[in-house]
Amino acid sequence: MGKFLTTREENYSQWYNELVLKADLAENSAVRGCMVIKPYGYAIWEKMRDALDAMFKDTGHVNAYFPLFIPKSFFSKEADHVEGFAKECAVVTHYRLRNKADGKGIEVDPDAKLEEELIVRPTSETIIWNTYKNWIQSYRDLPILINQWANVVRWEMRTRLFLRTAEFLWQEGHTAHATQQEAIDETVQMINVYAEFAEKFMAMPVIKGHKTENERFAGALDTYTIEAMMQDGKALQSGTSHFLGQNFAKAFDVKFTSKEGNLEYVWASSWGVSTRLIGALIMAHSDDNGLVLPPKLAPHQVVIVPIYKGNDQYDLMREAGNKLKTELKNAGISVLFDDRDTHKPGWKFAEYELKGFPIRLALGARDLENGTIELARRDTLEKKTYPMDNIVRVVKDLLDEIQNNIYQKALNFRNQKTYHADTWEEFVDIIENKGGFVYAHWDGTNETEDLIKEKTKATIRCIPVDNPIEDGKCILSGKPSKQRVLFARAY
RNA sequence: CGGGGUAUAGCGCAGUUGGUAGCGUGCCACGUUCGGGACGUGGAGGUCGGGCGUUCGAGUCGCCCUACCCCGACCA
Repeated sequence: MGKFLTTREENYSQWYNELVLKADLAENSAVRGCMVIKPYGYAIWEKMRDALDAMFKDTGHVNAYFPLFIPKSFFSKEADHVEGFAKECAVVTHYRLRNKADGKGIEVDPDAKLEEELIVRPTSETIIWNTYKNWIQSYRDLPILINQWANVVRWEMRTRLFLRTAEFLWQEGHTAHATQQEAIDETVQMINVYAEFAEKFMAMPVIKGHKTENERFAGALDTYTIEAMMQDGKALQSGTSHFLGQNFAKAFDVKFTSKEGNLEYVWASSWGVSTRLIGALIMAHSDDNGLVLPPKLAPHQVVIVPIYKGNDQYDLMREAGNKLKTELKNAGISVLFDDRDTHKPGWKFAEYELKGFPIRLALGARDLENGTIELARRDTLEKKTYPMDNIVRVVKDLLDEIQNNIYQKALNFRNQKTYHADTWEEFVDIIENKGGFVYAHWDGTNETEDLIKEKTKATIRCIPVDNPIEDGKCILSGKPSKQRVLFARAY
């Protein structure tokens, strides 16, 4: 087998960068920090989007769309929120260009200065709550359960394809409720939806938990997160759900009359996942031969590659291949039949392996004679010949098996790289030398958290939900602690 | 924004003391091939990132830009 990729062991981060490019998922664009998502990468996003969208609808949400631009003044209304995003906002200041006086190119027309500058949304809480103000008068107007699929811009200093780009695609849910409990329930419900999506569709185990005050969303009272472990042992925050309390309602003066006739502020939640999930998907499962995609998110679950000599055989294979494709399709399996005569079978084998197609079927003259077909599964790279008459059943079962297998593999990996540390020396040794997740006691202060980060680059990924209560001492300060929190270096 | 690096064919790179640009791969044509990225023959493809300077002559030397990459501070 030819070697096209840097191996994970050689240089994990280079492996990732090369894989994204070579698997044709995305590339850097002419715009600093912004990526072009190529058709194959976008197809994965569409699968994610469709699955998530269905889950949102099932939990009573509807889609809507709010503007890309946000008046600057909206941003100053919620203090923590401003502070969190101010440093990475793109700002529109003018609305017109003109030809330069010397005729060489164009320039911003200084006469076309906007009266109020516009922020390109880094997230939409402000514009949405400004809008909700007009929609909400009574408890009868609640709850509002809206999601939007959109792009957002955060002017990052250092970017990496999918993991951190200046512009990215995501969904953001914004809900309004009459009671605190309802808003909290919503927040919890949505982090559960994300966890279920990660585990069932992405085949990626995640740890659900609360963010610490330091890591919390700007403007939230409580942030829930799902944290996944990548194959280099680092954590990747894969989705967040925020209980916003009445912060935005107060900032935008959104009140409603309750059943009892009292005027009250509305309770809020917001929650989102982004194209970063594609980065997570890649780093959770792929290997040194290329992508490994879970069948539930692979743009095509099966590829059929015909093998033939001469036109007569080509015609036979096309006929047989199309028939097989139809049978698989009728069984609900997504299939690509690559009958291009412009590429050799060997080339196609390598290509689809690199692109992570879960199952490859190779159909040749020998098979037609014997009534067989060769099947190769991507996750284990095993090849086996099956009788043709039962192949749809075999493929269907195998797709389920692959989905389970890669989940199990990721889970085993995470378990193997998850540690408990009781002393500072132990903690540092694990973070520095082993990598992975470390459960350790923490005294609950921002100062200690910052100090640990400074010393080890490890951060508190979350305080897991259903965390066992256990008396202990903070690994750094030695102060008493009631529970362990999850530490790791993170993306 | 600091520190380091790179810029030459679509992509990856070489280019010696300064003498007018080459390799691999990919691309096109034809033929032989086709069960793990085939082979042969022929062919196309370059304002050497931009500007100014030194020189008879600059991919090569000097200065100034610009873009990108890597390492830090910030982050989904």
